Amino acid sequence: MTSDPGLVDALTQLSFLVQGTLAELAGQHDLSLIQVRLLGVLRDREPAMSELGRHLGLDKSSITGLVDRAQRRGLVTRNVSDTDRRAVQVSITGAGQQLAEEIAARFTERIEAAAAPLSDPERQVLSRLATRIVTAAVRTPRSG
Amino acid sequence: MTSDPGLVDALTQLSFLVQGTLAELAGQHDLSLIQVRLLGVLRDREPAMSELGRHLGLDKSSITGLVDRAQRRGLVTRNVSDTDRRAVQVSITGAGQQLAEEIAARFTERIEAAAAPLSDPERQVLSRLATRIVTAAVRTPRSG
DNA sequence: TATTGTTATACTCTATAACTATA
DNA sequence: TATAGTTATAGAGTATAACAATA
Repeated sequence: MTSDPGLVDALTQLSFLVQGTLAELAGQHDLSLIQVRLLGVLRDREPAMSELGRHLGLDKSSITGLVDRAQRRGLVTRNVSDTDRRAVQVSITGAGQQLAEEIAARFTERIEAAAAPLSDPERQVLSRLATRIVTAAVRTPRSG
Repeated sequence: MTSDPGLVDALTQLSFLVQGTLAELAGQHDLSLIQVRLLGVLRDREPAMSELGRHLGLDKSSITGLVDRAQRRGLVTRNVSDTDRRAVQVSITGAGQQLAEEIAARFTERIEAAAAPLSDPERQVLSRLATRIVTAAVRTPRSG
């Protein structure tokens, strides 16, 4: 069971590096991590508030506030659903899309720069090993 | 420069998996991520408030509140420094240590379980590649 | 004067509970 | 009745600015 005592440490530190980079870049545009995640979800979806809550793992009341603040900044819009007048569909605006793309581009640059010490084949191996862990985790969610 | 278009994605998803696991375990003990990090820093140090701020990347006023809440729960204590009567040294209590160890143990279990789909040599490779990225990043901090 | 820490204030983020409107 | 979303409220976490105590 106990493989390499350094693996957990290495993955933890790497996760802090990655998340810290994302938070820093978001902060440069006065955005929080959760606001960036919100924009990310909206890039290819137009979900109802309740769906947003499931995607982000937040209570519906939290989503109300989150969308309020994003809307106040012109990053998203609310629209009443055509088929269910209780439901509110959230869309990203052009400004929101632009901001999300800008942050994503800078983020990619930074992570690739961080991985630059590795050779090309090493990066490919890393990518594949990381993908296998993530894929397995998605297929086997922690039941608690 | 653009190596594998999937590397950034893979590392990002992995970082969310790792951080999400830590946040979930912390939450099971009504702790936030930053409170767990606070206890982690205090495991082998007895820093002043200002040093704590540097370790955690937070303003001194944020540290005051953070330590307030941890102290209220009996996880840390404040002591006036012997050599500088302005300075306040923060120590972890027995209860804090115990809680930190419990969470760290569960975290190690969960991350090792997540990495279990990889073979022993694969895990070792992953550990080494991740370590090289983190080490290089520490040696070459983003100047901004 | 400079540094250490706290306080006052404001804002984001989050949840629970109560509410409105719709289904 | 049940569901979708908002509002009211409370608390954690964060920063800026002003402050007190010490160096």
